[in-house]
Amino acid sequence: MPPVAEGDNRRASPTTRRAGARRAGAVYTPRVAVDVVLFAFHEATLKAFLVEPAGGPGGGCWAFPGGLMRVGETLDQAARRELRASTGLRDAYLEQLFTFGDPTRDPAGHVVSVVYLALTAAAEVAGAACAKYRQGRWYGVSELPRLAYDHERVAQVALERLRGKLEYTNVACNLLPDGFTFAELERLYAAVLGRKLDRRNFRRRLMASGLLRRLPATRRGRHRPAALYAFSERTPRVIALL
Amino acid sequence: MPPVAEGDNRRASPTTRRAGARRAGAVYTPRVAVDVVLFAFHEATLKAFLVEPAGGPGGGCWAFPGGLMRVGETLDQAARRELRASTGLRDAYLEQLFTFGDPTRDPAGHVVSVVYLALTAAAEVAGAACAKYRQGRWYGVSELPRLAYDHERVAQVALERLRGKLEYTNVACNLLPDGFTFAELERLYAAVLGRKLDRRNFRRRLMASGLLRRLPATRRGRHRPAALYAFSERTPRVIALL
DNA sequence: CCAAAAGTGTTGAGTATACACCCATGA
DNA sequence: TCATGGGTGTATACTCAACACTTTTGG
Repeated sequence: MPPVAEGDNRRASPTTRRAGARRAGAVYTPRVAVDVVLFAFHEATLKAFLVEPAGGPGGGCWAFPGGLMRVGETLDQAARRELRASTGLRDAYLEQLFTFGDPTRDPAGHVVSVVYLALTAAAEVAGAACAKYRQGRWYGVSELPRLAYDHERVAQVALERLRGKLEYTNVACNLLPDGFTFAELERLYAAVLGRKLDRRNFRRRLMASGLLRRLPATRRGRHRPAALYAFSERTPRVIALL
Repeated sequence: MPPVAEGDNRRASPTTRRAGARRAGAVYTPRVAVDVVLFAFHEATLKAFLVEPAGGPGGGCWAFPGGLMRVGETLDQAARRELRASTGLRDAYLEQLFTFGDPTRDPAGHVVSVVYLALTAAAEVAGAACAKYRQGRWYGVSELPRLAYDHERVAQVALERLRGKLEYTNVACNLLPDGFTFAELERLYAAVLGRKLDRRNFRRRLMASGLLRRLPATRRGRHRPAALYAFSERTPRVIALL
């Protein structure tokens, strides 16, 4: 396999990359956007936050919130900015998910989109009012409407990632507020993973993980009161759970 | 947490994103580059391919090959193009790794870099001659020189990903040519993971995985001949191995 | 007292790990 | 014949999955 000198090489070397900085905009490269897939667990269902782009040719389509990145900010900052602009949320778990760059994904031009996965325990707060879009609302992940751009695929990738991470990390702590019952935690896992879990085995393992802290209070309802728990820390941790 | 209308919103909505397409270059967004971290297993060592950017202010620093993305191509295409331009390799395993977007990562301007992980079994071929850079060569991953940009971090992330994937996928098939011995395969795993493996247990598990196909030939050396194997398929597969 | 959800242990099967000796060859 | 790396099996500890009844409360 002999080395091949391609016409390709002219503009793309690191040297050119740097020289090009002086004439920003003159270099013919796609633009960068950041999109955010925000999940919350609410009413025993995993929900995703969608916005309806104001008047865009999305034609009544929904999409995950996002927008162009700016020069001088980090990707994380851009994601946090977009999250806040579309939902009002100031804090949420954020993790880079994947970058989509197909030139046809946005019919109006080549935009590379760095997609973030976001989790919140405050579903009611988010999207109560949305300054940036015509409207924003929560959809159960199994009842998503038609999505614009390549966001069907984005949704799929985000869900896969969340499912994977539930089993071997403590991400779940970002989907529940302090003071949840074991039953709620189990319903969260069952809803996201799409399968039933054995109550006793589930409880044993999460207890053994040491991630949970028992609160003094109990939740009282129509039936036997349930002990309340909180995650003892919310720093991301890799740990086999299931 | 009341919704906050930020000055942020003006330019970043999907609407603006599309409208902006007509005046490409006028929108103030970082440029997009694709970098490729190519690994090979050679002489019982995991090696990475580095290039010395021609005359750039890298100042004798090495870096992973890469360059600006072009409008109209996919990320995968860009990665394949860069790989070929810097190493001559036409085919290699390629997987998107992570996107780095810190505005200070390239001192000459804000460039968002989508980094790909690449694997090849043809270490000798790659970089035999390199059209695009002053020079390109292999470095053992434990003896990397100082790297330009944020490529120290990039190297770290790439290695972590490779380590992780060795244990639960068949990626290793992309690092060995057909006709390897079990000892070679085990050395590959030991070198990448940085720990010794039990020969019998290792062999049992890989046999049980069904990923390997025994070749009729044997490798003859100074000692007892060793049976040769190949991976029965190279399509990516998720499977617990260790 | 009844309905509904909370809480609790054991057993059997399968899997993971640790470990040591013989084999085939070229020099 | 010897040095070198190739090749093989078993016993034990542990981990995982399946499984059902009692408790507590509100209505």
